[in-house]
Amino acid sequence: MARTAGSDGGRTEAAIRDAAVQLIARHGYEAVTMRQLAAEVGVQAAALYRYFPNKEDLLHSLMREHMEELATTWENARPANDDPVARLTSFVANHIRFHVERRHATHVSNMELRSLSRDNLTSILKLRTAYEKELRTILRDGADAGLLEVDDTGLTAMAIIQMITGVIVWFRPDERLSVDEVTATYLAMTMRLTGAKTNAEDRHVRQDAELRAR
Amino acid sequence: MARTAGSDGGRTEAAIRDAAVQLIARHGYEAVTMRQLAAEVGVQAAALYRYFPNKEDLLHSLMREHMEELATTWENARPANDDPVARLTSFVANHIRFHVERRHATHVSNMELRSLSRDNLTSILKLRTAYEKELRTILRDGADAGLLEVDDTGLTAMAIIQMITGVIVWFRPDERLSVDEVTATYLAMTMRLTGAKTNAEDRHVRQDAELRAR
DNA sequence: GAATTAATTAAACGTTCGTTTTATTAATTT
DNA sequence: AAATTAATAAAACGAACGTTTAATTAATTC
Repeated sequence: MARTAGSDGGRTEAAIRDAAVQLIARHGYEAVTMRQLAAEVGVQAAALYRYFPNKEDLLHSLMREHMEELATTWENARPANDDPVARLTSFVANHIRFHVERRHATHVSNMELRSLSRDNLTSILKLRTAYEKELRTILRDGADAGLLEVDDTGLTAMAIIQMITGVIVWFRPDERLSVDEVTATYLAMTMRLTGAKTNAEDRHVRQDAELRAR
Repeated sequence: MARTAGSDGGRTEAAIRDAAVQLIARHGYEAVTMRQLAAEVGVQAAALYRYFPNKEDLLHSLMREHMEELATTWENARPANDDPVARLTSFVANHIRFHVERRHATHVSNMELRSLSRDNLTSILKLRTAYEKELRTILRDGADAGLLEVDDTGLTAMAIIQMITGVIVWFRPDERLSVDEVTATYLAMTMRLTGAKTNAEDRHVRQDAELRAR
């Protein structure tokens, strides 16, 4: 046999990407074989090489797609106003939603970096660094404006990212909590962690100052 | 050739464990071959099978050792007094120190769980869950005593653990910050995140209350 | 110092891996 | 309807994998 009836390159490639993300997330890149992936797609292994030159390029392509989607999603979610606390809120909420909705792809992008060769690794890390810089900028702006208490911008950014990305480790939809509830709790923790002056607290701080001024 | 001069079972096993942790942390369990590991130790691949029945049992043994050391270290570091804030401080400081000192073993224990078969996985998760429960207990005790502000004990425990374990992702000794400096910053973030009433803040809160009472 | 045990090498086993080559059929274009 | 291009199957490649078996030497015990 050869070309099958109804076969379509676009659909096949999408099916390969989909199956690859699932399989690699579950078993790890090295453990997944091209034959296993092909079987999942319902095709012979050789057919995969029409879409990706080799196994590593497939992995790299999945990661690149994930990171570029993340950047795009954040660009669209970023609020127009430049209040640092509002931007921090948007960042955390967007980050959690994006990653929860892409648990498998996130696992792949975070855990399989070591399987990339130099150049492929560099290109992914570049995208990741650019994204992380967004958070550092928010934190610095907030600290400069006196709206956040941040000892060390870099450390705090890493701490927050680890914390909110970690949601995917334990979160399962259809269980006790919804994404919105989890996001609310994590937002509250982020705000306390950064000593954010919310409107309410702000009023409180001002009240205290007024009391003392008397 | 056969037995080599000066060979010693104890030393060889230790060398295997050491090399395995380094190699698996860097390349991943599936990517490391028994021949590669043997070469690193300076021995033939067959010699490894005198110490571990197979590749997976080697991995499981490394993880078990790591988790048991973690439990032991915490037992020794746990403060005698039962002030929740003091216990939280000890937990975070001990956790960061332990993991920073064992970056590679931590990577193995956290990232290679999917390579374990059912029974081996269960035994490791049991140890991990027991350890995490320590933190949940501290948080609940603190919340019950009114010393911590914790919305959700489970979520907060996971958030803190992700945050402080994440140190190993970016921390490198001999760079800008020492372990103690990093620990101090993370402790400050943890205390804010949990709304901990330290002595200083406690006094501050009492002062505010007094001011208002006038 | 002979017998035994511990530690290791060397070689081989069958299996599976990523990838390539070649042939074949479906769909599209002319 | 013939020619061309796209999508796949089938088979084969050498290399590498985890593991086993058998032989060999060092260290220890008797």
